Amino acid sequence: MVAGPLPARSEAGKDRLRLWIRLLRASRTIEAELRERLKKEFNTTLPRFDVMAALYRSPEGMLMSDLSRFLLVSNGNVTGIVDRLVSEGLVARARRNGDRRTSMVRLTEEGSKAFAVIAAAHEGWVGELLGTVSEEEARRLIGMLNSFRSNWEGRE
Amino acid sequence: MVAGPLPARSEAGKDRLRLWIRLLRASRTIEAELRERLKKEFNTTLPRFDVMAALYRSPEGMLMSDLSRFLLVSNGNVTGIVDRLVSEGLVARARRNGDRRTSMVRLTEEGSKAFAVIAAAHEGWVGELLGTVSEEEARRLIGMLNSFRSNWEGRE
DNA sequence: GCAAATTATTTCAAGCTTAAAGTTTCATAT
DNA sequence: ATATGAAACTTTAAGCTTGAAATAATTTGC
Repeated sequence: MVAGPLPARSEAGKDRLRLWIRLLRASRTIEAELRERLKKEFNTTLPRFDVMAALYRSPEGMLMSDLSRFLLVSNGNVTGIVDRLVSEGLVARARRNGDRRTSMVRLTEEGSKAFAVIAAAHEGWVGELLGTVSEEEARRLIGMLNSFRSNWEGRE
Repeated sequence: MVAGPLPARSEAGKDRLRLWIRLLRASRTIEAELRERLKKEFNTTLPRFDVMAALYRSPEGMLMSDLSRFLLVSNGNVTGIVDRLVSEGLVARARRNGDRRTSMVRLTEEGSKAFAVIAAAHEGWVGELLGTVSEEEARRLIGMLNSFRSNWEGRE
């Protein structure tokens, strides 16, 4: 590792730090608002919503480890959230014939119906909360964040 | 409220939803990495770091409510984090002469020194993690996120 | 002056989160 | 067949988080 021109590196570093702080504040602001509305309107939480959203996209079900990987949270975490969703009748665990360590987690009929309603409201809220972002800006930001992601993946 | 052209609104809504999902995933990915490094390298946490960063910028100290507002978290939350920082000797509460409901929270000498070290590492990490974002992109993103923020503020 | 409303903070219960340790099941190599 | 190790998941302990209720101090309106 050879040291680059230090002042330049530091300037770029400061810009990236500023970017990170803005990014974090924007997502926390939006997240807080969504969390509050999910609670008030549907008496549910963002983590529950996230799990249901993942399952909604996979009618055949997902393994706990799939959920954990997809949602970027620890596996122990998913256990608790799914437990609660199961006890509310929105999600079901189905033991598998082959590998008895695993179980397929999927939305129940009730869970699927409930999610469809919440998701529609959620999409409206996000549209409203990001309303100040023009469509063109939105697409450009998506492009940047996508390229960030693809550059990031395959690390560690 | 007059309904706009529905398909167009829906398209914009989908783009904004996609943007929100990308934004959330990007910040969660970075956040997870920073959390892990703070733990491994300095045996601390992101919330503690955030509180210390806020206090570092205000040597005269901050009220609990200032911290809570600035960090976008509930006031009950800040109480616990500050309690732990106090018990670690990094932060001190100073009762005020005038208003006895409040206390000025500030970094101790030790806390200030500790923070300076951690912050330097943190800035380096962020520079590394966002290394794939060019300086120009970084500045453009900052601009967009700033305009989002200023449009957002003064709501509720 | 004093009751009522407001403000600053803490406490509490429930839930989310992680990392680490534990359990059960499966796969592989003797 | 049987140990050894890996994989999938759960449990646990500690800490973070929220919203609501409680406490205490200040300010406001009569």
